[in-house]
This record gives sequence, C-alpha cells and structure tokens, in this order.
Amino acid sequence: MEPIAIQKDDQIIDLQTAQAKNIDIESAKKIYPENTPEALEVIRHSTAHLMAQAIKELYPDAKFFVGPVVDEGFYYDFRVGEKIGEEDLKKIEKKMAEIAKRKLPIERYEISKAEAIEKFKDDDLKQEVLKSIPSDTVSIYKQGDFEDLCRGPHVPNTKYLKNFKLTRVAGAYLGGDETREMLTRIYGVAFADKQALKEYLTMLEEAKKRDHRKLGNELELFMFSEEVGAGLPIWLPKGARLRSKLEQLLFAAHRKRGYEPVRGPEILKSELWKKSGHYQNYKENMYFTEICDDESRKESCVEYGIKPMNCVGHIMIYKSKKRSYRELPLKLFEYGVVHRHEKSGVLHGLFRVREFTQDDAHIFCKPDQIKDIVIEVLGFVDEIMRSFDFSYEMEISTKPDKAIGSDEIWEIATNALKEALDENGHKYGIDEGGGAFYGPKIDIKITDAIGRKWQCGTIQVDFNLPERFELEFTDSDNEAKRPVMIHRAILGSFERFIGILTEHYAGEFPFFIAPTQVIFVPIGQDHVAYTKELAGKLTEMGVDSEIYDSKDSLNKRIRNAEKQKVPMVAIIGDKEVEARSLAIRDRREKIQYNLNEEEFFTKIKEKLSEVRF
RNA sequence: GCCAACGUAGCUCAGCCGGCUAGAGCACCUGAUUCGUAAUCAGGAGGUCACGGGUUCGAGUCCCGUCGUUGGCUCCA
Repeated sequence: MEPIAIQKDDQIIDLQTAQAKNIDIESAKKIYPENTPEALEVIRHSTAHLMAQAIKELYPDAKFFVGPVVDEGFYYDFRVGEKIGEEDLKKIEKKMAEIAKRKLPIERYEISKAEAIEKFKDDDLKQEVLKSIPSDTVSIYKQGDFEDLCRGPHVPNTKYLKNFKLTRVAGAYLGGDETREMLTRIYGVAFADKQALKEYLTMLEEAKKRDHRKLGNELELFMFSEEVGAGLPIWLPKGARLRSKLEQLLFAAHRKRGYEPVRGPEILKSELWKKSGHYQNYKENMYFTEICDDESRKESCVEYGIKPMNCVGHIMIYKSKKRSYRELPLKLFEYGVVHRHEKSGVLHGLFRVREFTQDDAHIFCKPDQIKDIVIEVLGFVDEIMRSFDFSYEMEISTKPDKAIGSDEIWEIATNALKEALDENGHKYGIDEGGGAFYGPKIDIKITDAIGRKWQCGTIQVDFNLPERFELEFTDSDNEAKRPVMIHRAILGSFERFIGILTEHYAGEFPFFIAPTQVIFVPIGQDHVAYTKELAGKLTEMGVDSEIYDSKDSLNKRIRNAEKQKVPMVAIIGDKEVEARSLAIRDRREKIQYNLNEEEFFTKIKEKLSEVRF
C-alpha cells in the first residue's frame, strides 16, 4: 500500500507539499489510505475538491467558496445560477466517480497572494476567501483542468477517492453571516473503503429508526397539530405518563436537596421585563399581549410579556420579605412553562419547540458560597445523567457581545465557575462569548444515540439581576448586602430531555419511567378477572399497566404488546389463574420466565427502586 | 427568518406526460372464530388530495400565495 500523506509534529503534510519543501518522506510517519482520523481528513478534503470539480463540469458558471472537512465528512459552499435539489446529487455523484476513474494526479503549486488576487479577479467568492488568509503566499491544488485555492492536505491522485456519498443539499450564509448572501452547500461523507462507507450508511438507517418523532408517533407519546401551531407539543396519555413519572422522581430529588417548590405567573408586565433587561435583550424571542381595563381608553391598556424564563418570578418571591444570611443559600425551584418565539426554521420535534417546561431553579446565595453550590449542583447532574446511562461534557461560556454588567463582574463570576469545575476535577471546554446576556454559564451537553450533542442542563451565575432588582440580605454584621443568583436546570426541559431519552433507548424505556410498564394478555375471557386484580394492585403501587383482552387472536395481541416496547408482558391462562402465577416475557432481559404472585410484586418493587436520584 | 425538498384516509405509502367514480396495507366498525407466546377469516366504513387563488374544455398532477413538515444555515433549553 502506498502512503497518501505523512505526519510530522502532529501535522498532516501531503506528498505534494513534502516534495516541494524537500521533507524526507521515507523517514517520516506515513499515512496510508485507511480509516484513521488522519487519513480520513485527507481523503475527505480531496473528495470535497472532487465534488467541486464535478459541479464545475456540470455547471460551468459555478463559483466556489470554502470546502472543509467536518465530523463524518465534508461540504462545499458554492454559487450556481440554477437550483440544485436532492435529485441532482445522484448526477453529481456519478460525475465524481467518472472523474475519479480518470486517475488524475493532484498537483500543488504556490503563488503570491497578490498573484492570487489577480488570478481570481473575476471570482468574488475567491476574493472573499483570500481576504481571510493572512500569509503572503497561497497554495493552489490542480487536478485535470480544475484548480482551487487550498491549504491542503490532499491525496496524490483522484484514484483514491472511491467511497463517498453525497448526503444532502442545504443553504448556508456566506461566512455564516445572516446578513449576507446564501450559498448552496452540499454535504457528503467519504471513507477509505467500501465497507466503512456501508457501515456508516447502515448506522444512519439505524439512527432513523430511533428518531423520537417517529417513535413518538408510533408509541403515541406526543403529537403536533397544524391547527394548534408550530412548535407547540401536545402530550398524549402515554407520553404524559412517562413525563409525569420523570417529574415525580425529580421533584423528590429536589426536596431531598433542600429546594423549595414555588410557582410564578405565566405573564408579567412588560415594565418588569424592562427592569430585568429581557425587554431590551430578548424581545424578538418573546410573545406579548395587551390587557385593557377599558377598551375605549388606550391609557388603560397595559402590555404584558409571556415569560420566556422563570427568573423574574423567583426574584419577586425573594423580594417578598426581608432576607437574612441565615436563609442563604435559598433554593427555589419550579417546573416552569416558558414560551419562546423561535424562528420557524429551527423547530425540530421535541428538541426545539416554542413552548416548553424547564426544571428550573434559582439559588440565592452569598458570593463566597458560589463554588460550593456549583459543586453540589454538578453532583446532582452527575447522579441523574448516570441514572440514564448518558455521557455528557461540560463547557464554560464567557461574556457575549450583547451583555449587561461590567467586565469585572463577569470575570469574578466566570472564575467562580472555573474554580468549582477545577476543584471537582471536571474537564471542560470554553465557549468564548457564548454566555447568556446576564452572566457566564456552565452548559451540560448530553451525547445522544447518534452522537449529536444537545445542550440540556445549565448552571449560570448572575450578578446582574440581583443588582437590577436591588436584592438584599442582612449579613451577620447587620449590614445589607447583595446576594448572587445562580440559575440552573438539570434536564434543561422535559420536552428536549424526553426526546433525547426516546432516541437513547430507541423507545425501550427503563421500567421506572416506561409509559406502560406491564401489559397483561389473558388467553381467554375466563382469565380477564385475574388480570384485572393484578392490574389493580399495580395501580396502587403507581405502576401503569394495560390489559389486552380484545377479540384478536392470542398471537396478534402478543405481537401488539411487543410492538409497544413495554418492559414486561404477562400472559395469563388456565395454569396461571389456578396457580396464581404469571408467565412473563421480559423485553429488557430478553427472556421468558414464570413467577408466582409474590415473586412478581417483589420483582416490580426491585425494578422501581433501581433508580433514585 | 433564509436556501432546498415535501404535504394524498388515523398511520405508512401508490397514483405515469393534466383525462372516466382517487387506490393498497395497517388501524377502525360488524359478523364468525375463543385461541398457550410476534399478524385467524369475511364484510363494511374512512379522503373538499394541507388551505386559498390562478392557468386549462378538464388539476391530486402545472403556476402563485399561506400554513405545516423535513434537511441545513443563523439562533438556541
């Protein structure tokens, strides 16, 4: 096998560059066309160029912007006169395969930036790319009569580019800037061999099967309605059962940790949103309504904002009486229903909606308590994530452009978060400028079944709102002092979290939250009475069960029960009624066994106690 | 919001290049069957083809607008 590139000091250098710069290939670490991260980077980058070449041959007027490698594949942004749809991908793929077969050598040469500006003077997109390059010389890669401005690295010949697939067409703003023109973007994947490509495509198919929108429909968990409006989920009985179990477990977990349940109103006067800063900073995402005492008098009208966050209500609760340092930290929590006017294009099943319920809490504390509180919350998060077998990572977000509060205040808050993470030995990333407008935050990102990352939990330090609302407590020295506020959510929202849970478990929820935990299938009518007796006992234990006693055949009913992906199906016939026992099909353990009544209820209790947050 | 695609029965989907009364499977209803571990048989009912407008002798099919959905971009729990 011939190498396609070499690696030196963690840098991938292609053979063309190595030759030009007289780097000794023999003594270097070689990269072969295999499915290693380094080789895939080279292959994918070159496949992006191959795609650009194919597009250029099919659409001669096409102009190209950038074509980088991303997770799993690559994309290229370009502009053409005509519309490109999914249909056209096949055509482009075919052309790519044809070009690859020409076995074109991929050559590299360097020119000065000034020469490049002259060379591409008729190409405004290339000028755009050149603007962002700081160095004086640029490299050009050439294959056949196609050439492109590129840093590399690339494979030496198009013959290495055989195992690719174009996956989707999309629009993308030039440079990611919403105010600029929208280019066409085509995404593709590429691998070193056929097998890896096939495995990847199979994985995508598998992922589709566990899509929470599909499963939500099949398992009757939730629905959306065009008549109701986009992004407004409707919870069906089974989804509501699941959600309610989650709510109850989490409620107890909060009480155990000293949180006080509270409840704020859904709409608050706009004046208050002006005081909090939401009116100035978050208005485009808020819904408003006007309430008039007397329709004929405009001055009797008051504008109200539907809450997009719960903090203001909790602040009012804090302010309801004079607070002592002895009360701090004061932890208020609420399953807060919030409304946010998200742009129509971003809505996505339960993952992104316009009305959702946060497991929200605000902790009012003294500045010197921040670190301990954050450490405690991190522990809470970890227990919940482990209960659901989730992996997650954390990221600190710092001051954004649009923010209230001084740099100094931001620095104090940001450092407190970092210290808490450091002290607990947590690894974390940093998202510069990614904070909320009122303070820095730690985001907890769950990795879902398909490897996508979702922001769920969040811990945000806030020095600003206490300032704006003039919050105080009387300290031990009898001085009035300002508390710090910590916003935090662990699931983030029930909607998103349940969407992620559904995909994570592919609809096979663990017993303690499954919408239906047991389905009874009586073989004949004579066995129904006994199943009703058992189901009644389960209801008393807080366990949801259903009895499949329709006129359908036994096989049909067992099939339907299994399709519901419930943890346990219990078949009841003459033998079971007589012995007061159950024949269990355990979907989670994938076995069948018989239990007597006592053993059954013991098993149920065991399964229920598998989780405690 | 922007780019692209899509919207036919409760669900999954056929319906050609515009041409007779818009089809299937599942689900639902009725009848027969009463069954030991993943689909019993027969019959029936269900659609203003998302909504509104236009082109045409004629529109599910072509065009425009609106709503919604999907994949991205920007944004975000």
